[in-house]
Amino acid sequence: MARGASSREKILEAASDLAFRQGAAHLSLDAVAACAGVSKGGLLYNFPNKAALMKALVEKYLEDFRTRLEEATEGEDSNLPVRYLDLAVAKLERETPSSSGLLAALAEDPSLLAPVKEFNRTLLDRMKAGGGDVGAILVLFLVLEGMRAQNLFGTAILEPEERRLVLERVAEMIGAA
Amino acid sequence: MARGASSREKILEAASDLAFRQGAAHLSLDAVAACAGVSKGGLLYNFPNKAALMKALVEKYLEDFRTRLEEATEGEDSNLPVRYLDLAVAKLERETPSSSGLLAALAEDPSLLAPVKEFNRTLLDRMKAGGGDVGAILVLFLVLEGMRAQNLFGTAILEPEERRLVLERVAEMIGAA
DNA sequence: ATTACTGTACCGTCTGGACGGTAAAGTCAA
DNA sequence: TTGACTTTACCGTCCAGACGGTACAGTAAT
Repeated sequence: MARGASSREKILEAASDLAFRQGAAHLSLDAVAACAGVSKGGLLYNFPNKAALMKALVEKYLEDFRTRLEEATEGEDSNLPVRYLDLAVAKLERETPSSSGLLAALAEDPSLLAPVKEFNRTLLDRMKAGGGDVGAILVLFLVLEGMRAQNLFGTAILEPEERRLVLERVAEMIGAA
Repeated sequence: MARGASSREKILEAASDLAFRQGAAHLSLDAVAACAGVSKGGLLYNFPNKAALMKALVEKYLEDFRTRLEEATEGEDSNLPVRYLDLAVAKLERETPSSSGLLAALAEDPSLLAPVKEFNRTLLDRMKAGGGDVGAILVLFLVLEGMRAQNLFGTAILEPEERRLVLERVAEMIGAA
């Protein structure tokens, strides 16, 4: 039982890692199994096929985010934008190989990202419902999305001081301290 | 000669198209050739291997952008941020299957996006050199990057009115009319 | 004659996935 | 508590098909 859970984790992690390093198109089950220290049979026991693996990658990403967001807000949606900003920045900070699982999923089948779309829409609606400056909320959302994308693409170009500046500016816009 | 040029175009277009529709991981040379109405031999005549095709996809994307940006600015860098905003929005407007070639390249080999990184950095520096509000320029850049990413990922969620609102806001920040 | 292909045949490798096996842990009646 | 059985969590092998790439003969326009 304990072994099962950790195998799944290791496989998921290995998949994200490999996707980022060698390009999502070359992500093979063999490679994932080897990297995770599991046999191919073991991999396919945990995930019946490649699509299932990719789906799990997306779900894990979303689950992580959702959980931490729920923790940060503790049921209350007050100041959601600020919480979201903090969370997203923190996630960006610790080098994100986790989110490159999304890349693998996208490469495998674009429709696998549908849950991400839904999650984002819901989040945006919750933030808008908070009653703040809608324009600022949209800017916040897109700036963060832009940063995430650059990380994912490996085309991040902002210097630390630029990053600080833009995040400060956005925080200001949504009315954080 | 005329045939050569149009074949290349058709192939590039077909590759982008297929990458977006069936997932970049399943982009095969056979499929691209078929979709472009070219034989596989013909494809390999134009692009000696898959990596070359992907590289050309990236180059074409950048070339397009560069050309149009140069046209819009006519050598002058004054008001570059505004030009960039207009251009990026226009590019977003006409449904972008072209940029999903980037996706295929990324999936094939992440390092193929290095030229994109360089292009972005240069562009950002040029905009900063214009002397405007640096924070606003960074926000502009990232918001646009965010929108592009959402389009690429198929996770675009903004309603037209939200899009208008956020673009207006950004335009205001960089001091456009 | 050259250019820009087409079409076909083929090769070696990789890949997803099916399959049969198995060691260990858990369940349960006697 | 022991033996019989089931379930869980894998391992290792195998294979059909897909893939990237090569080779080469042919063709139609310039």
